[in-house]
Amino acid sequence: MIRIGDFSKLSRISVKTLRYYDEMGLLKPVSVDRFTGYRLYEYSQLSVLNRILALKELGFLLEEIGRLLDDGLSVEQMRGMLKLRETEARQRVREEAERLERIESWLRQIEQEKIMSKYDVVIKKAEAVKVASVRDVVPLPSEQGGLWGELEGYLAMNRVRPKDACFTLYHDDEFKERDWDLEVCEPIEGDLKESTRVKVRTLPAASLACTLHNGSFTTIGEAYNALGKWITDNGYRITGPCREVYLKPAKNGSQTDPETVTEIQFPVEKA
Amino acid sequence: MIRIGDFSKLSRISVKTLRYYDEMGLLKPVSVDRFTGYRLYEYSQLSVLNRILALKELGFLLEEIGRLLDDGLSVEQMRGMLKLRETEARQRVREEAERLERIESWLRQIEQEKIMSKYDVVIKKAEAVKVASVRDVVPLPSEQGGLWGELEGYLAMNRVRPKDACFTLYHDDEFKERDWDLEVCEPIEGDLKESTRVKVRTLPAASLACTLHNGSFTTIGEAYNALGKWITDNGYRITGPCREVYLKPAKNGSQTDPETVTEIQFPVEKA
DNA sequence: CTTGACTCTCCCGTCGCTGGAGGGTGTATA
DNA sequence: TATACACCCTCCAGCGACGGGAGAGTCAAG
Repeated sequence: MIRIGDFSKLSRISVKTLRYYDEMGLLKPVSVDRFTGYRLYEYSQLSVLNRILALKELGFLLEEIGRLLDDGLSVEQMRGMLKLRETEARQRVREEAERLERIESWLRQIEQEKIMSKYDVVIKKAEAVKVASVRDVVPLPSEQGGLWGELEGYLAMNRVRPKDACFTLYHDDEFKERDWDLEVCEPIEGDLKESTRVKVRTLPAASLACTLHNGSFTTIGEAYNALGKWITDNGYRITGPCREVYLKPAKNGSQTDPETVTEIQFPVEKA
Repeated sequence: MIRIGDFSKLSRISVKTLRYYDEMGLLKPVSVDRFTGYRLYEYSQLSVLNRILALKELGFLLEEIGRLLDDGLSVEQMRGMLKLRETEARQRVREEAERLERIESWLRQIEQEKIMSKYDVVIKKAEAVKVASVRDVVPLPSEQGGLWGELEGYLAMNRVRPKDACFTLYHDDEFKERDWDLEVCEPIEGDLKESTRVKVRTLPAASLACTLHNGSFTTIGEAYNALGKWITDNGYRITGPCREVYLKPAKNGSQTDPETVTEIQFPVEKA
């Protein structure tokens, strides 16, 4: 029988931690002095502690370890739990590797351009959205006003109020001089019947690489460039049409309103 | 100017989080209604929030992000901070990969042997230790009693009291039938002059792969086997002589005392 | 009898939030 | 105009695995 300080020295685990494990029911001292409250351990408990530490390194929570130690666990159960930990560990390795990749990308960016980019890119998980939309080919993006007119008119007529920021989907894979295939969208809830021009569809859930552009549309190309660079630089792949979300729409459809805020989103997945 | 709920929808960041960022001084709303306490944001603050999120993904603490946003930070300073994050991220990738390796090793172990090993292996960082020791070649490990006699006698004579568990260093690289080169050690503090037989030296700090053996020395080979297997299986390399630490020494040097607890430690590094 | 090492319990802080209680505010509808 | 109901506020607690420190009791040696 040894006191907590000696047990701590032998196991190289702090007294604080040992008391905490006692409290959690993970490793109770074999006896506690009734009068002084002193904890008394057996040498053989060092093995139990070692098992606790080993399980902890595998990523188990202390609470799980407590249950593992109590239940006489079968090899099969143990295998199952380990399999679970395995997937989790793989996940975390991926996450940390991605973080590292992002840091290196930032470093490369400031090395090359000697200035911090205006455009910060963030990955966001988006749920599926149901939208009403009008799709058509127009000479230039700046000429999508007519499509918006059609869509808004139809929605107003059907007493459907949009519930979120509206956006345009760009369906062309490559840059075009003229004739852009685009689709103006308003997120909606509830039901809405389609017309020949206005369709209702649901965009699938996706991971989106996002960046924000402030001000006039004349310079929005820079945002696209920065975002495109980021996507390849961080090892992602574009998996669908780009969304241009009008967080703060321009006043009366102006192309140069300096107050507009637009978010550009590309659906992506890890390459 | 928009209220927190709309700002939350546009940014896809929860209201709770926005309030927390306000409290932390990370992202203060441009104005707060004097009477209702309602927070009012500007659309342009979405960009600030995006920068916060981007920095968070690089692994910065919120407090650091706050300082980064306040200070007009130079590109050089930013480069320095990123370099720091980079090393940290590399470290964490390594750690998670090691965890994964350990899990897979456990899985292999239970697949092969259909039973959970008695021997749990843990890596512990050990500081340098100053020891008094006697080194010699003896026919068999069980015959090291004489060396202990010499060492203890000398220590008692010099009024030096050992401060930690004593141990034996095994200097042979390979298994030997006879004639083992070993060194019995007692950790000491303070000064002690050497004799022809008793030396004083300091073992360097190291990472140790450790496992515990309970009971008789006749079966301690199993512990060595399990530990050796673990070390190669987890991608470590042995970097020094093995230590056999007598956490609970046998009564009167018995080789079969079932109460003894012995820790086997190999200095290792990642291969 | 003191000194100093050891032990106890209890409470607070970590980090980045989330959840809930309890109460005020703003607007659309009946 | 009354009333829903959504929205907003502040304050407090909790997570996980401890570490730090206060304040008080315990134990062995000199």
